[in-house]
Amino acid sequence: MQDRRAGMHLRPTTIERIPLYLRVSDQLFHSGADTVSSEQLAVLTGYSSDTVRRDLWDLSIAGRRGIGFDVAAIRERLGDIIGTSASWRLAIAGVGNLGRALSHYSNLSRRGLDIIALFDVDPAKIGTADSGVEILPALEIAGECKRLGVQIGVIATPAAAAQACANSFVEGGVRALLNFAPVTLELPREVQVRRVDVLLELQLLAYHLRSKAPLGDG
Amino acid sequence: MQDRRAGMHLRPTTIERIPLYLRVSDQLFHSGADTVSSEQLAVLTGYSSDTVRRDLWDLSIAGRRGIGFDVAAIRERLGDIIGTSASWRLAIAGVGNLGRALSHYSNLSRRGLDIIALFDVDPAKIGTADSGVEILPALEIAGECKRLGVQIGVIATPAAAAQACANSFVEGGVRALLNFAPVTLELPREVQVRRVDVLLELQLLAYHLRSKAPLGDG
DNA sequence: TCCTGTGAATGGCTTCACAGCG
DNA sequence: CGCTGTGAAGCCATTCACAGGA
Repeated sequence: MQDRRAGMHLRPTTIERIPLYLRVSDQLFHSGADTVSSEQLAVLTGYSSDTVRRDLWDLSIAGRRGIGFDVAAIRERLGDIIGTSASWRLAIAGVGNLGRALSHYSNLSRRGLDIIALFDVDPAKIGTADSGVEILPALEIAGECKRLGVQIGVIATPAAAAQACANSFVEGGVRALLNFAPVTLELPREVQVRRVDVLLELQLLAYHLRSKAPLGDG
Repeated sequence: MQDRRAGMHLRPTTIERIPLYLRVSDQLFHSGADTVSSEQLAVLTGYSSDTVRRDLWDLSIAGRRGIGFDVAAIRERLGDIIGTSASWRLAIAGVGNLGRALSHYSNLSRRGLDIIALFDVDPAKIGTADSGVEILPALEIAGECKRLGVQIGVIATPAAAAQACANSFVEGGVRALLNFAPVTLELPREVQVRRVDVLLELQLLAYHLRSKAPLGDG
């Protein structure tokens, strides 16, 4: 048996799957389920039941043979790991349609993700508020992030402004960025970046359509 | 040497990287570069130069020793593979802030991704137009997609409506979906689905912040 | 010397397969 | 029996390392 204590090693692939496990076990919990089998979790997540069992084992979540896993136990353990009870301070740069969509996304605060600052370059927007959060000048990103203790920065600007925003966030002490702009950001290694790139996703779908459709089935 | 002809086998991981290779070689092309080394591509994409060389080889893109790869050749080959010269017909379900952000995203049409239909359930929106595309009733998704030959469906609805929309798209002959709703869709295996899930991404960032910050550096 | 081309080695994730227990 | 727990096998992607041509 491997080390299953707090400082244990988790495989990167397992880590990537944790948030989805958490979501589905939340849904199961709210639908009143007490236990769940690895096979059910496999269906709900799209992973294989082998992978689910291996992951939960690595996450120190024990099941009961013949029964399954305890839904509440999964929820609690994964919530601890992700830190849903903690509150994370987010800022969004760029209050276009995308930035607005994010700032209105009520699921965020329910998950301990609080948007506490919005930034834009447009003088007409600066000073107004969106979802109760005032829009500040983009030039003040670094200073305001430092002052407010922003932990996660969201880049929802046009591509041309993304790198500058990212730099300002980093200067302001932000060490995690979610980047919606279609550019590869160059950042210090200690800064976490995740990319959400719609164009890339659509091109991949197009590729698969084109390569599979002529074959009949896949 | 392996088979490098049209029907060749590409590794899934290579396929996932193609759109980004295409983007950076486009940028290089427009900045006037004639050739590019695998090391430069590595910096621009975030992959290793070994991986870049292996990928381009697998994609039948030859370089010249001591010089590098021909930017125009990469562009042309990858454009052929992705099908950028072809025109793809997209429809978006859900004209909230997110749907609007997508419909205004001018990069799409430049890449051969044309939004030809918008759907919503809100009677106040139906009949109006956004970015020159009329908003149709969500109930008509299947029929209109069939009529218009929609190839890629984008789900930008609230979570509760996502599965029904997906079903309608599939009924309308759409075989590729981009899902922004925080739910796992259950669909026939021949339908391609890609998920864009902001909540999952943010939770992963939070996890990494929490697990790395206390350690000092990573 | 520079950078590609490419077998071989490495490392890790997933799947197999089945033992083990309620 | 049902479903977990888990070594071992198999597979696949990446990295190493260096030969080879401009």
